[in-house]
Formats: sequence, structure tokens, C-alpha cells
Amino acid sequence: MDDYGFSKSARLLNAADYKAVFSNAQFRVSTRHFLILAISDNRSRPRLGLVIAKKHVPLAVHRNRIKRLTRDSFRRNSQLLANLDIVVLARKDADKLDNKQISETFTALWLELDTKLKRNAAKLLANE
RNA sequence: UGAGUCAGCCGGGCAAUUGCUGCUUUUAGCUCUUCGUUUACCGCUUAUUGGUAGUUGAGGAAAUUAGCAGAGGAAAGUCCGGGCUCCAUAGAGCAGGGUGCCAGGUAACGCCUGGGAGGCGCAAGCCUACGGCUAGUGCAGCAGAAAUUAUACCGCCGGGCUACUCAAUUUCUUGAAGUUGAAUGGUCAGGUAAGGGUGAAAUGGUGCGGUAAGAGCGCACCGCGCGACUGGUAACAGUUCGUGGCAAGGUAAACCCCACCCGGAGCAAGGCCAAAUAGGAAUCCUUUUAAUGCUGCUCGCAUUGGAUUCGGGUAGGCCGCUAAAGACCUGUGGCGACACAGGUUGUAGAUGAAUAAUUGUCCUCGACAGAACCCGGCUUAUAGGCUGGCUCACUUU
RNA sequence: GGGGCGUUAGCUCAGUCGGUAGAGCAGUUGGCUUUUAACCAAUUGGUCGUGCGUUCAAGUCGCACACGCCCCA
Repeated sequence: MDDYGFSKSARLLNAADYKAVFSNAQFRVSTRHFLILAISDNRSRPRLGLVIAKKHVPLAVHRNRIKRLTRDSFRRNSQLLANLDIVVLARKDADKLDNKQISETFTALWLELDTKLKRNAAKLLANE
């Protein structure tokens, strides 16, 4: 698990995968510009899906930019995210941020997600 | 040098590290899987055949090695045209829609080129839905006398009748009556279209003659219509000739007429494989009505009915999917758009959707903006920069 | 990606054939009522999405652009 690749096995591929995440999201973290939903799975690797609505980011160029930056941040931090299926949604004015701000935002969000995940695991252990 | 105008081109560069997609390629035969071969075991049957594990052959997926390629001039809007696919082989008529000076180019176009006409500009040059209201029908508020084969309200003009005033003159006794003329007013029947606050628009313009006053009523010049002639393929043009006193207002991005063009849907088209699920599906043959579909309608065509056979099909996957009316160079023809011939080159193909991120560095400090079946146009957005032609102004020689 | 529709007062909508744009609700003022609501009367409010064009005249006709909505797997 020391590669930083982002191939098809690391993406959500069809409508069923997305539906699973939306309908029973276990973890939610967000900022003013982004919302992250996630569920834990028994896979060996994390998977990412992106939902960048045209309504919130009107220009195709900006949508593509946000997706690229999100993927890049995801693959750099994939060790943190163990076996999660993650969906990232863009909110309004997400296109107003520059590249550096987006990268920083995601790094922070991954960390927050990681702490939530660990707390959850600890809780499960305590219950047992 | 400055201002302008037209045409063409570029659309951050370089390096390092880490990534993505496609194609080709390397490796281990460790993982999964499809089809075939064959061995053993198990179950079942008249025969077949099915399952599990292994041998071996071919292929695929994923991984791995290396290499190559990887957004635009608008990729955009979807405003037109074409290819391609299905609907019948794309058919007939009506309806409907589009185009609209002429000629040419093109696969085609609402595009482009050349020409004509009109308009703008000192000029280079630019702009124009630019057929027909002397085929028909309709429309024009308010204002104005009048809004359409013009009309006659005011005004102007002479005439008849009449009222009154003035002047001249006749008759007879101071005064009165009559006649004639002039001015003014009223009235009657006419003549006029020069002038008349209006209005977007008022039925040729200027001058002279003419007249009671006026008027293309007549004449000259200008303008306009029609015909001929000449030039031009044509639109159209003319210091040309003849003819008409002028009759013909606006609106067709009003209905409409004329000429030419258009079948419908769209890659979410359409085809193939195929969990789930539901009971039909495919092929052949046949016929009347009805229903549905092919476009709004009519004609016309197809399907539902019977027989034979066993596959059909949603999620998902694959094909369609990129070599093309291609790009570049040279030559020939043409004013040109473009065409033809020869040569060179091989240039994204994603699918929750690739072409990027970070750092360094340089400069002029980087605009508008992201392919989704493919082309030809148009339109709209766009920081800054480069090249060439032409025009005007100024300066110098 | 493709196809279709819309934009008029604060809100919901009319506007036929081009001729100075209306209705209902809401708002304001007055009346009625002890007061409020209801009711009655009067009244305010419009760059007709934006621009260019055709026309004497454009909400209406033509073109371009902007924004919003719906449908097709």
C-alpha cells in the first residue's frame, strides 16, 4: 500500500456504488465549500467518487480543476483512509478558491475524517 | 512618425519529482476468468449428460517493464448545412417551414467568392432580409379641410340678386326720384387648387409665359415612367433616340403572389453479449375491418391473425469511436471562392468521464475558456503580442 | 450530448389584428366598528429579461444574447 496511484480500483464506478454511500453514510465532514460522505467497507483500499454539480460550479474548466485537485489530494493521503468509500460534493462558490486553498482544505478534511474513524473504532471496542 | 483599415498567425516557455487515459511492448506463469482437450472421483439415465479436483492448449481481465501520443480558436451557443444510423427503397398530393438583386463555388447551406444597386467615410475600406403593393385583400391611433381611382372646410376669383355709402350725371320747383361707376357687407349658383396651425406621410421641383383668379394649362431645364437601341451570361448601366405632361404614396420582419429548396427522428441514433424479472419472442405465410406506428392530414406502407422453431430481454458490459468532403508543400486552370494533378505526413478518444499537481526559473506576468459520433459555416466571449498589404495626415531628403 | 418551453406591477397571470399596458391578491389612505378581521370607496406601483433592426409607431414582427424550467438512459 505504498503506491500513490489512482486507478479504476480506487474509484466509485456506477450508480449503485454512489447510492450505497448516500443512503447510509456513516461519516460526514464538511467546510463552507465541500461536503464529504463516507462508509467503511471490507475492501483493502479506499475508493473516491466526485459530485460537482453544474449548478454550484457553472464553468466546466473549474469543475475539472476541482476534480483534479481532489483526486491528487486523495491519492497522496490514501494511507489515512484505510477502507472507506468516499463521496465528495462541491458546494456553492467552491470555484472561488485557488489551488493552494483547495489542497489545504482537503488535507484538513482527511485528518478530521481519520480521527472520527478512530473514535468510532474505539467506541465499538468499548461496546464489546 | 502618428491615425486608420484589411488579411494572416501565436494563445506562456524551460527543468525536476509525483500522477491519469489510450496504443504498442516486457515479465512472472503467483491471482481471477472464458472456451476447448484429457485423467480421477461422485450423482443420474435406455442413451445422453451434470458437478468437483487436476493435466494441457488458446484467449481475456488485473498487475508489472519500457516507449509513443494526449483539448480549442472558439472545444461554447445549438442558429444553419452535410455525413452516419433507424424508421419503407424515402414514395405521391395538400398543408407547413425556409431562402429571396445577379452570376459562380461547394457534399450542402441561411456560408463563401466576384459583380450590380443603395447608404456611410477625405480615402483605404465598410454596411445592407436588396423579388413583387402598375395580382388581389387588409392596415394607418392622435392631429388635420382632407389619409387615397383624392376631397372642397377656410381662402382666392369674376358673375347674378340685394343692403348701405361715396362720386358723376339726367329729370323737375328749394328737395326728391332715376341711371351709371367704385368700395364694403349679405346671399345664390359657379371657377380654382397657388396658400392654409397639422402629420411619419398631403399627388413632381425651379423659372418664365399665361389667366378673372389659378392650374403641366403651355414652354425651358432638372427629375420620373414606358418603349427602342447599345454594352453586359445576368442583375444592371447609358452626355443615345423616341414617347408620356406626370397617371404609379407607405407597409409584404401584414395576409399573400412569384421563383427555388425541404420526409421524420436523432449516437440517450442503432447493433451485439447478458445477472434479475416477466411470459412470450423470432422466422415464414395470409387478410377484411379496427387500433397503433411511419409527420399535421389524405393516399400508401408496416405490425396484431395462423403455422413452424426456441430463445427474448432490464441492470451492467462491448461495438458504434475516429483516417477524415484530413493537414502541409509544389504545379496547372481561374480576377476569386475553389477545382485538378503529384508528393510528404499519419494527429485525443474519455464514459462518475484522462491531458494534471507541486517546486524552481525566465519573460511581455498569461485573457476567454475544457473534446463527448464526425465534418463545413455562422454567431457570441477573448489579456496581450507578432507579420504583411493599403489609405490619410505631418516631417525629412 | 440532444430535444422542447418560458421571462409583463411586490406575487399569480391576461394582453386577439402593431396604435399611449390591464385583472386578482398584496400595499397606502379614508369610511364603517369600542377595537381588529371582514366589508365599502379611493389610490400608489411597469427601462414589458437585455441589445440591435423593420415600421410613422414594437409588450406584440425579425435577429442576436442573458437567465430560468421541463423531457430523452
